[in-house]
Parts: sequence; structure tokens; C-alpha cells
Amino acid sequence: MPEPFDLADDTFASNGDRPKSITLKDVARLAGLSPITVSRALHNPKLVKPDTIARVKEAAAAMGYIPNMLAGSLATKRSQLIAAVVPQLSNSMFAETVQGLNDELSAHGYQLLLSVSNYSRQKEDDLLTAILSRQPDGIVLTGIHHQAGVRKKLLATGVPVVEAWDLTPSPIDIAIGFSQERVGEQVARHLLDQGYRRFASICARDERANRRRLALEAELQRHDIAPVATHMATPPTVLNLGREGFRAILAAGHAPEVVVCSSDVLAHGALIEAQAQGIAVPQELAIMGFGDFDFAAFTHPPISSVHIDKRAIGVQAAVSLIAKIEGRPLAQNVIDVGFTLIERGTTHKVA
Amino acid sequence: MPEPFDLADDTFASNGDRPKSITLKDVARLAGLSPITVSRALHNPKLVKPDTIARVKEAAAAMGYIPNMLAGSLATKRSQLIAAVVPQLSNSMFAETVQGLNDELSAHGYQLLLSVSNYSRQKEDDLLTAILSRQPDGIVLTGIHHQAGVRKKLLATGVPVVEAWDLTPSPIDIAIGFSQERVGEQVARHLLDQGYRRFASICARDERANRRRLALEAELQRHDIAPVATHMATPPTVLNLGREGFRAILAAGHAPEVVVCSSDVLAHGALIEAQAQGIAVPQELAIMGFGDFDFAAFTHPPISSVHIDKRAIGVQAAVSLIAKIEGRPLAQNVIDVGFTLIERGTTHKVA
DNA sequence: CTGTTAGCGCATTCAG
DNA sequence: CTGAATGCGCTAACAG
Repeated sequence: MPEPFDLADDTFASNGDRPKSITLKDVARLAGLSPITVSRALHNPKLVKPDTIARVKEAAAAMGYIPNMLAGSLATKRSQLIAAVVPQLSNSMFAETVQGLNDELSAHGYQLLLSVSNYSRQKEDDLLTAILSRQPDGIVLTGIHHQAGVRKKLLATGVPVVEAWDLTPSPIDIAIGFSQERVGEQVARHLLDQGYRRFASICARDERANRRRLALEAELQRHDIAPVATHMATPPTVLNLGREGFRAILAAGHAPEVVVCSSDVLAHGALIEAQAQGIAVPQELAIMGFGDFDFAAFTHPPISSVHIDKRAIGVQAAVSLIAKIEGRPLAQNVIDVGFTLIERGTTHKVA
Repeated sequence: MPEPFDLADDTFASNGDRPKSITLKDVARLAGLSPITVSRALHNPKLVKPDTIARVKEAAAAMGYIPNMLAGSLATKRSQLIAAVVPQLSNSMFAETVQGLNDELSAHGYQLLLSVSNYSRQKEDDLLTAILSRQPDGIVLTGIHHQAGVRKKLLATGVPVVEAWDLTPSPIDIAIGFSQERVGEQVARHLLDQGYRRFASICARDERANRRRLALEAELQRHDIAPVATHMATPPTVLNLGREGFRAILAAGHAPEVVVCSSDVLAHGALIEAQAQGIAVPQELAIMGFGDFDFAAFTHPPISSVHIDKRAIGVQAAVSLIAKIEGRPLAQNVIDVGFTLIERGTTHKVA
């Protein structure tokens, strides 16, 4: 532990008295060169003689020089900044996407400006204004539905934009995700194939989750089946909402054969509630999750789910954005990362 | 869905051809004023006549003016940016802290630059260099142990710094967290009081988790008790590591009365594994978690844990940073957010 | 390979 | 209350 009890003095106060930063010019002086040469030595070494590069590096190190990227970005019009807006961070699938995004960005020298919209389009819009003022080189948004005017505002700036976690034929710029509708439809077909007929759902009040639910119901309709019960849960999607949701469904007198949940977290809650009530899963009740969270394969029984490569969405967003920023053409501006139904212990063949 | 199929044209390409941004000067011209007056009307309305403010706002709106904060920050030396470095985002307690931090910052007009260190001090150090070049107004680090030189580097810049999730008498600037040692000690005492004697632990390879474990063992020592088994797990701390860990402990022939886990996620895994093996919890095996995650209270049985106000750490970090940035003195630069043992269904009085 | 000149967009002086 | 001059720190463009 270095310098113990240096508190009194070190409590260097309000940032008026910040040490005057040492600049390129200072380094240049010490190295006996012009500022621009120092700049080049640091960022464009090919243009500088090895000797001088060494001299520069030495001087910079000696002075503890830290470049001022604000100034650099202002001059180059490249900020090396990517902004992302997610609906939520804790208890969400987005944390993984953000981590993937960040990892890939970091590997390419970009940094991440992160904002949380709390599922509010208005908030997203407001955040976007603040974000744009930082001149990001790229932006990642969640979803394809935004406040009126967002599309135009974004197009006006010309920043590359990724809309993640959904698909559309007409993205603002780039869309990376999967079809919510196809998920709902496929889940319905799969469960119908297994012989289930009495469906219930526990669904988060989330635009995408709801579209999956509606697509599932539409597919059921086509087979002349209507869901017996639907329980909506307000995010954040915590485990207890799954327990409560299933309890509510039972309390209303419904006896579903299968409960389809908009998230594995809810499915897990339903599973625990069922077990607590002595209902055998999957014999008496089947449960379907979504997202294929880390824990889904390891609960007891493991939860059948829809696998989404959450991390890949983030990584792919970074890759696409960087490609576009660096002027490389994209093969496609709508990327379907797909999904996979995963049959595990909470569902089984009935018919 | 606005403007369907406008893809072909809208695929505005690589950012060379970004629309030349409209500046303060442009707005000024349209409003028939000087740039500085426009600037004041926007950021310092008190210095400007109401009429002209209106005129400015109108002109700005008409042109869709978006201020360039890079330029603004360069001039003012205030970036309104707070940088945070966390070891990990997905499957971690830090997501909640980051969300709290972000919410509070956002409410005060600050934005968050987020980086992930992957539990590497070297990476943290590297990130810090990149971060400092953005001239953040404040920095949040996780933990109190950093690469050599980090402390000095930070002090040299004079940026306010919060070290979160731990405590120390000599923080770089501000520390906000709780004592890992006291957690370990208290958990040991509590379980000893309940009559447990044969302890095992499943512990993440994480500096803080390990210090809690060591403190627990030290307290056991004082009662002449040595743990029967310790299983270390490499982050990310996913549920399956808890299952595997407990399985490994059993496989090694140990028969602990209680398993202390460094995270509720691991505890949950241990719980599921125990149940899968027909071991009754808490009758035959007690399990202690850490973190009081959302799900802990709702598993079956609910998991005894140590509650940490994860979100508060982030909020408090923001509050302290902002206070310092704005020149308000801090009452204290070491803030203990404490912790609370929560007795639930996975432990019970034996003696 | 290195230097000079100019300007990125805005806000801080200081004047009126 | 409004404006003119100057500079934040860096790099693009053009020399040499």
C-alpha cells in the first residue's frame, strides 16, 4: 500500500487547480522537434525516421505525456467513439451484447459511450441528442422502433447506425438481429408438434417480447387454438416475476399444459413456482423460455429455450460499424443472426 | 414503418461524405447575431435578453443545430464525461452498479464511458491511458488494487477518482464500498453460531472474493476449525460453476455441513446440484451465497446471502464525483456502504 | 523525412 | 446585454 495517510494533502480539490496538462508542444520542445513531427511519430510512425521516433517516445515518456483526444478528434473529425443505447443493463440480455460490443471495439481502438433508455423511446431520443454532440463514429441502438424524427436526425448526421436485436427491411442504416415473429411462430409450431394444446404465456412488457407473443398466438390461431391465459410482467425481468406470473395464472383457474415465457428468467421463476407447488415439470406442466441464458442448461430440469447469440449481436455490430467507418463496403446491411430452438428438460413429447 | 425500401439511396456510405456539420456560426448568421451570443443563449441564458434567446432557439431548431461537444470541452476543459472500468459486465454484480452510476450521471447531464478489464490489472492500466486522453471529469475504478504506476498517473492528472466495491484507508482519491474482510469474518461467525463446523467453499478467482474467503478461514482458525474443502472457479461466474464446484467437492470425498459461495450464482448452482443428487437443503447441507441477487429470495428454498447494495455503490460514486467536480467538499472520502447478512432457507440453526 | 501555416468549433477574456 | 479577439491542443494540407 503506497503512501498511507496522504489523504489530507492529496485531497486535491475541485478541478480548477488541475495540473496544467503537458502538450504535444512541450514534448516537441524537449525532443527538439516540431509538434507535428511528434504527432506523426506517435500516430503515423511510417512517416518518421526511426531515430526521431525513439527520441519522441523517450521525451513523451519522460514527461508522462497523455494526448488530448478531444483536440485530436476535433481536428480529424474522427472520435474513435461508439455510442450504444440499451433499454436496460441489469437483469437483461443486453449486458452480454454490450460486453461483446465493447470487447470488439476495444480490440480495434474504439471506446464505448453507454446509455440506458429504460425502455423509453423519448429517453432514447433525448440521449441521442447528447450522444450526437460527442461526434461518435458510430451508434448502436436497440430495436427498430424509435421516436418520430430519430431516423431523420440520424440520417442527417451521416453517422453509421446499427439497430440491434431486431430485423427490418428498411433499417436506418444497418440492422443486426433476428425475426421476433419467426421466433414466436416456430415456438408455437414446435410445441404444437409435441402435442401441447393449452397454452399460457408470461410476457415482459417489452415491444419485442410482445411481438414474439403475438406471433405465437397468430400461429396458434391458424390451428384454431387460443391461449388460455396471458400474464404481462413489467421489466426489469427478475425471477420473482416468473413465480408471480405463474401463480397468477393458476389463481385465475387456468390449467395450461405449457407456459411460454419471454425470458429464461421468467421461465426459471415459473419452474421454481411449479416445483414449490408440487407440479411435476415436464410431466404435468411444460415450460418454454427464451434467450438461452447461462443458467438455462443447468437448472433441474434444464429449461427448454430459444438460443440467441447475444454476444454475437454486439460483436457483429462492432464489426459492421468499424467496416463502415473505415470505408469498407458492407456485404449486407441487414444481418440475421438467427436463433435455435433448444429442447431440454422442461418440455417433452406428449402426443 | 416510415419510408420503406429507401435502402438503395440511403445507404449513405463511408463517412468521408458526411454532411458538413452546421455550427454555431451558421446559427448565428441565420439569427443575425454573433456566434458568442448564440453560445450564451444556449448555455448561459441569464446573460441574454429573452427575445434574442427565442430568436436563437428558433434558428437553432430550424437548422437542426447540434453542438459539437468536442470543441466545447476543449475550450472549457470540462468534458461532462465520467469513465468507468469494471472487471466484467455479463453475469456480474457490476451491471447493477453501472446502471446506478449511469442513472445518476444521466440525471446530472453527464455521460458514461464504459470499459471492461476482464479482471486484468494490465488491461485496466491500458484502458486508463485511453480514458485519460478523453479528459474525463471523473473516473470510477473497481477495487483498490491496481497496476504499479496507476496511482501516480491518476494523481498527476488531478481527475477525481472513485475506487468502488472495496475500502482502504488510503484511496487514490475516494473509496466507496465495504470491507471484504468483515464480510468473511461475519459469515464465519454467523455460521459458527448456528452450529456448523465442517465448512467448504466455492470461490471465484477474484481478488475480492478471495479476500472474503481468507477472512472467513482466519475466523474459523480462531475457533480451531479448518475448512474441509475449497473449490476455486474462474470467472465469469455462471451457475454451472456452482454445480461443478459442489460436485468436485463431493467427488473428493468431502462431506461439508455448509458450503460458502462467493456469489449467489454459485450458491444457486450448488443448491441445484444438491437437489439433483437428493441432498436435502438445508437439513443435510447448508448453503451460503453472496450478493443477494434478485433471484436469491425466490429460489426454492431461498438462498441465505450477504446483501450488498450494488446499485447504491454506483449512485454514490456518481454523487461523490459530481460533488467534487462542482467544487463541493466531500464529507468523507471513504464511504462504507456496509452489508447485511440475510438468513433464508438454505441455512438453519443446527445447534 | 520534417516543418509552416491554418483551422477544427467553441468559450473565455476583455470591450463596448 | 452584445461583440471581437484569442486560444484550447491537435492535425490536414502543403511546402521544402
